[in-house]
Amino acid sequence: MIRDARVLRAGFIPKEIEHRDAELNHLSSVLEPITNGEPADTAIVTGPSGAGKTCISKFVTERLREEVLDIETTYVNCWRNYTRFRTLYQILDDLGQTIDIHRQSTPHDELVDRIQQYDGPRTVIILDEVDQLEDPGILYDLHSLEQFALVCIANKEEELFSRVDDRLVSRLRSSEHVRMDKYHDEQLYDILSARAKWGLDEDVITDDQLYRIADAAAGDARLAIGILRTAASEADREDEERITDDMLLDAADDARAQIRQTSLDSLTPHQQTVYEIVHEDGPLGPGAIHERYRDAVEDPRTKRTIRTYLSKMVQYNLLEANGTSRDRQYSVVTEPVSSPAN
DNA sequence: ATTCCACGGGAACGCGGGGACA
DNA sequence: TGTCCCCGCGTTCCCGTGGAAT
Repeated sequence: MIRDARVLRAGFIPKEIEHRDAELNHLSSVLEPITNGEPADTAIVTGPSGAGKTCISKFVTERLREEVLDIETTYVNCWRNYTRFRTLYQILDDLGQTIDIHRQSTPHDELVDRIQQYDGPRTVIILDEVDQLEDPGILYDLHSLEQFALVCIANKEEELFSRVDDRLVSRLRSSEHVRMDKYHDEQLYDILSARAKWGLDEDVITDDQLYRIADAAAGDARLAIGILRTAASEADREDEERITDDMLLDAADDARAQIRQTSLDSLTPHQQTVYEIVHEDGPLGPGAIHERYRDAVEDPRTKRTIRTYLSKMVQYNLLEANGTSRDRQYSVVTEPVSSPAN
């Protein structure tokens, strides 16, 4: 049934990328100078979730590494490493420079110094979910270093620019900007069909079913592949030779739920309680949410902290906020599912 | 016009964990 | 080993801002 589970996994980078030639070439050409040992411009990659931003960034850097010996690449998910310290630490870790760095007792900006003094090969730094950084100032630090080429991935350009200061905006605006759109249904079909070909035995799934997955995923390749994966593993578990239409229906919901669950798992118990309250009783204003929350847990956090939770969950796309200040109401996000990448 | 209250940025605090030094 | 100190990070406190209600 399943021939190669790897190709169905989230984060798998295929040998061939479908329907992204223009974007691939664009990004390649921005990074090209470093193959000659010259500094490259910063690249900004934007687009909705599941459009292939992370995929092409990793693909391009992998290909560079195949072509040229003296290039390193590092990938940082800024959603998971959202503090200045963690992002810098992650980069240094990838460069193998963390041996004697410890979480404590390292002077404040030892990490930046360390990165500045790095004299290894030129390095491409991919900063994924860069709009989730708590302190975008590190972009400034990294941007100015010739040793490194930055690839900044974000959902929306405006959300990135609105949070950095003017000096940096003007420098980033002149960076190369690779814009990516949602996939069309036919393109998603091609992607799914390639994955099915490598990942599954023959005749496990029909073309018609692939089209329906593409339709359900609404342009989101990560979701589409998730649905295919979920359906395939369900068929595998049930010892079926083929994926049935029923499995497909369930898989669409399950795949959405899975993506949401990964976001929920990263919340603290207190934050999850707040989410539950909004999920069950929303839409609600912050005051009402805090009241219910206070009754639901021992040792409740303050209102201010709950507001921080709420805005964090809005950023994660778990909740949405409607209205301004006084009449603001929070409710759970229903459609479409979109969440930070893994 | 005044009052009320949510918002959100910034400073400060305290906890946990780990190094340095005796 | 014990003490002191430093750091990251979650949380709280404080406060200026602005929109809605009175």
